[in-house]
Amino acid sequence: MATPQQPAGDEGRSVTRKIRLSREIVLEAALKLVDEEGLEALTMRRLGQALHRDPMGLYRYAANRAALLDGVTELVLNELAIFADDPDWQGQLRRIAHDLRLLALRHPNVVPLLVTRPLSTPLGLRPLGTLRPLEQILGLLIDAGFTASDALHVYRAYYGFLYGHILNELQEFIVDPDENEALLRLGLHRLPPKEFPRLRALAPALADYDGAAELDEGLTILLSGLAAHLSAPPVKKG
Amino acid sequence: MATPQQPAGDEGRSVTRKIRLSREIVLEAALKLVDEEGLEALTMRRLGQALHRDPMGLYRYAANRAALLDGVTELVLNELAIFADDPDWQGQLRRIAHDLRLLALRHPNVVPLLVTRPLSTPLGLRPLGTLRPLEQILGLLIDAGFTASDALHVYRAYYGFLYGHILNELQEFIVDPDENEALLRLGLHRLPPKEFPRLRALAPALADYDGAAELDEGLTILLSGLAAHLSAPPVKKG
DNA sequence: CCGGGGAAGTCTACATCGTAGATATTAGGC
DNA sequence: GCCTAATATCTACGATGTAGACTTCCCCGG
Repeated sequence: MATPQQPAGDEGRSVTRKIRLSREIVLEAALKLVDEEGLEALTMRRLGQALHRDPMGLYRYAANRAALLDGVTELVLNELAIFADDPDWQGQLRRIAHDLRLLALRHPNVVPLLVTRPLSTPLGLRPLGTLRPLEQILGLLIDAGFTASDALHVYRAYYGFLYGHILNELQEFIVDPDENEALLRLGLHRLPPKEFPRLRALAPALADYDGAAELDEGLTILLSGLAAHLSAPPVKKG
Repeated sequence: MATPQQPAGDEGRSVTRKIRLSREIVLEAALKLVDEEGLEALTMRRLGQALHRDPMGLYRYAANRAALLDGVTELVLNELAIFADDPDWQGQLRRIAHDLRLLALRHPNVVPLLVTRPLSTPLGLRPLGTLRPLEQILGLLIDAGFTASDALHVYRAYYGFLYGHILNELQEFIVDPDENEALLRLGLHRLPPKEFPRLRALAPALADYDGAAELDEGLTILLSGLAAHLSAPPVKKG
């Protein structure tokens, strides 16, 4: 018989033989769990159950729950491709921004991690995968002609704006897609009209938010402004 | 004897008579706990202990822990003053930005809440205190001559940038203030030099981050860009 | 072929958490 | 003074992260 022993130990523990785990398999299962059921569903026991393993065994692949969370953020950020040798730095930053935006929309439950984990880990102790974008963007900017310290300024303004936009866009989510009145779609009817007249009046505008366009406009302003304020070439040769 | 009965029930429970609690007192104690010991220290039992009350009694003032967290963010945001009738909208937005930045620096442990709670609560269900800045800034912009929908665009770009900046600044924190070599102050010596040459080289620039200046430069670019792209008066009459 | 040793896996147990529900205590109206 | 309703307290339950002991497996030198 194929798929040999598996004596109905269904709870994750007391199962005899399985394929070998690896850090990546564990992290991918963790990401899946977060995507499907939210951050708070990612517990050691639930993850063990999803992998048909004893929860304690997971500590081989992540020292503790915090490390597991770090691993998930790293896994997600690894999906972000950066071409540091692109001579068109503005175009490249634009593309990265849209990629990261889509990544965030694909994994909305991970965004709190992306934003929150770095607040409790000093730069030097972060998972390397989360620092690589920083290093590569610095390279991109320096190669494009920026001073090292100007590159850092540009990076800060750019990444700050990008994360801010993503947070903004994700928090304006629709509460009731079946409803067709804008006020109700956003749940705004609960706000006292005297105190929130403009917010309520803006319901239609809020309800059709074109995130990509809004991001792009902001980037245009920011990037051209940065290029002007600092000493940078507009677009280099091909 | 003053301070009458208090028969050494030190654990927070079994204490006889105290001044009456109120939502504000509870929230202020919660904020204190978060400021002093971090978010994870804010548990019902610890808070009850801090107030010398039975933990269960707190459910009179917050329906559950999530509501307590919402209350804390509301309390912090209430410290932010907005003068919606200022005709100099750019100046006002600048001031608000710096105020919020300082507020975040004063309560760094609350920032994850500021940024994270709205992701799990639709607009209409948020604590009113967290929506008031939005309403007021919309008012400021509309009074300054912006279309309602342009005002929303400006608000989004502005607030996104602002939150992004705050996140950025807070995550570049110093790990070892006693050390005087920049690399070590930030813990960057652990990074593999081959893979992170520019990041390591930028250690000195990273170590002296002038957050206020950086925020201000970004705002200058963003606000003037927004004023130009949309149809807005540069600065209105006094 | 054996058997010993280290790694991988399992299990039990503990402190802590949020909170439902029962119980005790208080305060105010008649 | 007593009944009632609000308020306060207690107990208990099902989770959680993770330390530490125990068991099982695999491989490698003899």
